Amino acid sequence: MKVYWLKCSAVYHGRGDTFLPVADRVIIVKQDGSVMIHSDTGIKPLNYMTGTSMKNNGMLKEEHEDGTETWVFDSNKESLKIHVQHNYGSMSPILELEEPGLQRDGTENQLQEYLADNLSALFPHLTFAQREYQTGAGPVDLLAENSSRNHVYIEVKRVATSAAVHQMKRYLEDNEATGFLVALDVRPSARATALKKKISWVQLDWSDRNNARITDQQHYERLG
Amino acid sequence: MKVYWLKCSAVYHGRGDTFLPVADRVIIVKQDGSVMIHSDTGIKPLNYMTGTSMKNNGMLKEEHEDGTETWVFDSNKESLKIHVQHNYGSMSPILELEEPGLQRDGTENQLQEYLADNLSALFPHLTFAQREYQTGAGPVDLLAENSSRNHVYIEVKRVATSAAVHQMKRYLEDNEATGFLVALDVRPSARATALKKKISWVQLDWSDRNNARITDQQHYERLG
DNA sequence: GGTTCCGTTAGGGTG
DNA sequence: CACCCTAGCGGAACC
Repeated sequence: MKVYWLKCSAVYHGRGDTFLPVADRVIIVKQDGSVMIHSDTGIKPLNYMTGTSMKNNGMLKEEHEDGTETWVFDSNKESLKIHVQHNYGSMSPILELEEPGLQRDGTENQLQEYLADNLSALFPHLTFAQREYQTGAGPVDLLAENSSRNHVYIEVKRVATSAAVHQMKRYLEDNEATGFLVALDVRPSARATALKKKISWVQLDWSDRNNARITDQQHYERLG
Repeated sequence: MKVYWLKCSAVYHGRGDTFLPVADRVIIVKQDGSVMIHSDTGIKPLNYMTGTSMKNNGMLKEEHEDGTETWVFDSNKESLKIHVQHNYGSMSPILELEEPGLQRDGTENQLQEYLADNLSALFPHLTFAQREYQTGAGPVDLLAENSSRNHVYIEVKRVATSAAVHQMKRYLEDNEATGFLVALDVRPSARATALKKKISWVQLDWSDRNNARITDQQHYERLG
């Protein structure tokens, strides 16, 4: 990895077209060819280019008569040109230990697994049937059966917004199944839309990963 | 801004819960308090925290008996702890010139403007009426009139996915208006959903910003 | 403050 | 390789 402190401008063409006027910035070039131009605020880089599809896995330097340089990063479909007005300095960190990667906890996928394994504990009248069940309008996360052996669709979200309610509504259309949303956070907009569309929902506290608890719910049809 | 080269591990709690095992990494702390932990691949940081809602606009150092340190970043709702095993060095770039910001070209907003100004050139039977027209299910990007003076809704996207088709479908429900999607890229899933829902769409080439051309389209009702 | 929506979304998984 | 969806999405605009 290489970290530069520069006064520069930049032009990008590819997925979009952008121009960045002259200012002081920090540029990072990674081992895989990724380039990022950072200002002093925010998480996202002002300009960047993914390294995976890079042509030369590095930059091409063009020197100009006035002493400035243009650093060119090129791939098949993208190009980023950094015009360097002044190079204040740089740093060359060597990251030797192999990156083990980020371990996430409490993802939607893990919540799906937990619910599949513990469905009857949370909802005594329901029995888990399968994951990723194909409805006429796309795959719903969980399929369960109620005590009358009827299909019950369960759509799982970490955060449920109104879009999730619309999605559930589509699953339930043209079908005799019932169903509901399960989420760790059912946003107010989702609750409002659910009321309008009569879509049931359940909100869980899952801070204890071994024992989810229902903290709030609204049902518009009997579950049993 | 400060750039550190560290051997470290990290724990984050807040919007999610994550753990990052020990390895060599580069940490950036910005003027606004933003923190990022970068490995040697990819654009996105492994771990990060937005600076805007930070408590002390900076880190809190805890020193341990074995000589290592824990750097703590805290806000009301989030916390990031970096356990520093070794500090290889750092860099302190000073970004004096005020950041003018990125200038984008060919955004969805610009495409909306272009279509508003050139609607009849692309669609001779249509007349532009207004932008951001309020339908019963939310605001549609453009409102036009056909030769019979009937409402025609136009939803503009840079990239249209199936979600955009569903959105359009909701606009057209409970209403006598017709309408269609316009996008620079109509994804296959959008085309499939549009066929099922009978939602018309138009795909444009807009590489020449002064002259958009229709490259593909599918209409499920007469436009005139 | 919450919500909505765009973005060069990035990145992972799957076919 | 293309397409799909999730994400601690980030960030901006609007209310």
